[in-house]
Amino acid sequence: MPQPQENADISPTTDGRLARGEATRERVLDAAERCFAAKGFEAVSIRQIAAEAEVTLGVVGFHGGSKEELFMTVFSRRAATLHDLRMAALRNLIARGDMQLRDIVDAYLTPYLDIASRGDPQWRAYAQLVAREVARDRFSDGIRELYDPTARAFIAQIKTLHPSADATALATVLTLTVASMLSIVASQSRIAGLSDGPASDRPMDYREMLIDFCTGGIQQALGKG
Amino acid sequence: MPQPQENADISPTTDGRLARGEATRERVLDAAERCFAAKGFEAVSIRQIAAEAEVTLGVVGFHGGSKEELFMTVFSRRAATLHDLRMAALRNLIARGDMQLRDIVDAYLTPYLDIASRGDPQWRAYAQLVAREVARDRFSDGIRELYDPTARAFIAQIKTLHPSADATALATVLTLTVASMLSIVASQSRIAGLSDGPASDRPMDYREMLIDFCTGGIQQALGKG
DNA sequence: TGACTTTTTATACGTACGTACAGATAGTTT
DNA sequence: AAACTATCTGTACGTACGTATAAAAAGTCA
Repeated sequence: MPQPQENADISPTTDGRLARGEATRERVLDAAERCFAAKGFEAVSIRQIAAEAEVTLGVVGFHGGSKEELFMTVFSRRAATLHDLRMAALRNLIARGDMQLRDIVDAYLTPYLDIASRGDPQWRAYAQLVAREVARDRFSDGIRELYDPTARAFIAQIKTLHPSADATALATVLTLTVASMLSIVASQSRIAGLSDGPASDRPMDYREMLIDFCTGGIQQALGKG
Repeated sequence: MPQPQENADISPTTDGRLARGEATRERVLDAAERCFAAKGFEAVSIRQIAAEAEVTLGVVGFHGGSKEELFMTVFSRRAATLHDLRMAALRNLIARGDMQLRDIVDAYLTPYLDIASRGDPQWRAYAQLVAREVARDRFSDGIRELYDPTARAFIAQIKTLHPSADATALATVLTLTVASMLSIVASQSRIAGLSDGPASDRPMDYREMLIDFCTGGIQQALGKG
C-alpha cells in the first residue's frame, strides 16, 4: 500500500496536496467503516466503498491498500481511543479508592455504550462494526491484539476483588461480559421484537440493566470459586 | 427449487432412486452446514459446498435450490429439535414444581451446550453456525421466527418469578443470556487466549459457570424492577 | 421392453470481484 | 519555468461467482 505522506510536519489546515490526500483518505476510511459495519467484510465490495466515499475505484486501493489491509486499518483506527477511554475510567476508579465490582464493570462497558450512542455516525458505525466482527475468526488474531490488553487490565482489576478465582474463570466472565455488551448493539432489533412494543435504540438506555446483568453474573460465577 | 420426493410413503431403507436422492440431499445439507459454520454465508461458495459434499455443482442447486434457500434449509433443519429439547426440559420443570430461576436458565442453556459438545460433528457445526449467524441482520427475520417462540416461552416462565418486570427488561435479559450462551461457542479461542493457559474446548465444561453468570445477571437486572 | 420420472453430469452465460497500472492532473520544490 | 512527486482517472485482466439448462444416466413402473 503506497501510504501517503508519512511526513509528520504538515499543518492540518494546509489545503495543499498533502492535506487533500489526507482528507480523501479519511473519506475512504469513513465510507469503508460504514459499509463494513452495515454488511460485513465479505458482503462489501471495494466498488461499493468507492461509491459510498464518492471516489473512483483506484483511490480506494491507493489510500487503503488491499481489502484486508483496509479492513484492519478501519478496525484499528479507533481502537486506541476506546482503549484510552476505558483505561482512564479505570484509573479514575483506582485513584478514588473503595472500588466495587460494579464500578469496574461500569468502567469497561460505559465507554463503548457511549460511543455507540453518539451523534457522530462514524463512531456509531464503528461500534456496530465491532459488535459484528469481533466474534469472527477470520481477523481475530489482529483484532484480539487490539483489545486483549484492555481486557487483561480489567481482568487483573477484577482479580483484586476475587483473588481466588482462577485464570479461566476470569477470562470466561470477561468474555461473557463482552458478549453481553456487544449484543446490546448487535441485537437491538431482537430485543424490540421480543418486547412486543417500542424499545429504545440508544445503547446508553440499556446501560444500567447491562451493568446490573454483568455485575450480578460475575459475582455469581466467581462467588463460589 | 425442485424439491425431490415430497412423497411421505417411502421406506427409509429403500435403496432405490428416492432413497439415493435423499441421501445425496443430506450429504449436500451436511456439507453446507459445515461450510457455513466454518466461514459464514458470504464467504462460502456453492462450488466449495459441492466439493465438500463430493457432488457436482448442479447437484447442490438441484437439492438445495438457491444459495439463500440452502442456507435457510440448513438453519431450520435442526431448529425444531433444539426447540423440542428446550421445551421438554421446561415442561419437566413445571411438572416437578418448586421452580427456581436457575432451573429455567438451565433448561434453556443446557440443550444448546449439549449439542455443541456432542460427538456428532454435524450437531457441533450447527451450534457453531447458530453462534456465528444468529446476531446478523441478513437472515434475522427468518431466523427469529425459528427461535422466538422458544424465547417467548422462557420469558413467560421468568415472568412468573418476576411478575413486576416489564417486557423490555425481560426481552433484554433473555437476549443477554442468549449472547452469553453463544459466545461460549463462538469465543472459545478468546477465552483460551485470555486464560494464558489451556482451556477446555467443550462448551459443556462451561455449563455451570455460564448458568451462574446468567442466573446471577438476570436476578440482579430484574431484582430492582 | 419401453415410456416415464428422478437424479446427475457437463457446460455455458452473464456478472461482479480484487487488483494492477499507464497515463493524466494537480500541487510542490528548485 | 522545469523537474518532481503525490494524487487521481480510466481501463483492463484474470478469476470466481450464482444460476440455468440440455443431455445423459439411473431407477420405476406399465
